[in-house]
Amino acid sequence: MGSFMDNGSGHPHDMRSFLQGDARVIAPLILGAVLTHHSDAGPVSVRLTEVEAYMGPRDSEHPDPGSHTFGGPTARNAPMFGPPGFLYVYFTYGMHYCANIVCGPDGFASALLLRAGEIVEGEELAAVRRPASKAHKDLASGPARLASALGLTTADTGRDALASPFSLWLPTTLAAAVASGPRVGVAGPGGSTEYPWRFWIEDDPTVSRYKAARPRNRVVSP
DNA sequence: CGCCTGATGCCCT
DNA sequence: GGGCATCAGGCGC
Repeated sequence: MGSFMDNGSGHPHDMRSFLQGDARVIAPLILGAVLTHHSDAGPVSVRLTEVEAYMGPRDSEHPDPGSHTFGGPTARNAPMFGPPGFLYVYFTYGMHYCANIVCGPDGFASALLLRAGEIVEGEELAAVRRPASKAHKDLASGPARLASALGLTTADTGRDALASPFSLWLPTTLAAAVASGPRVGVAGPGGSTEYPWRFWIEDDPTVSRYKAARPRNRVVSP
């Protein structure tokens, strides 16, 4: 009964060990965890309801064609190759940030993309950061929405999610029903059913709606 | 509700 | 230069 980490209580040391495992195993266990960011404007906390696992690069034991690390280390993805518990935040589509928590042992590039959650603290501040959101459940119902609500940018990449101004608390009980399926928006084989590495709490209203990767090859008539 | 599109800049080949 | 681990708004049913 109760916590699946009996003596852990989310203490940073134990959390680091917990995150050192296989991201695909950690993913369903971390659902329900609460990530907090204390900014100058105040704290915002999100209860995680949806994550995606991303595994190692081409040469690793678990190659992942959908991962930013597939082509090997670069300046951008460097935090993914570091120790667990740190943030990997990237900028995409010219306007959005998305945040991951690095998993696996130091040197193995895996991470959990934080895809959705429920704001459980600092709702007012989250709403200021997300003016387009019209409903509580949509404040962090998507990876860029979640990063925005928490005030995360690339300035936070490589920072420790288990130390001030951040904190991460595991759920005291496992999520009742966890579903899994293909990852959202991942083109190519990495987005296929061969990689069912998206995990979410079933029937949670804050989970983002599934969208397959949209073909981006623009058809230009000659 | 579902489908479609434009926005907009960094990354990597 | 092509593509992107997205979002919001518009239109149609």
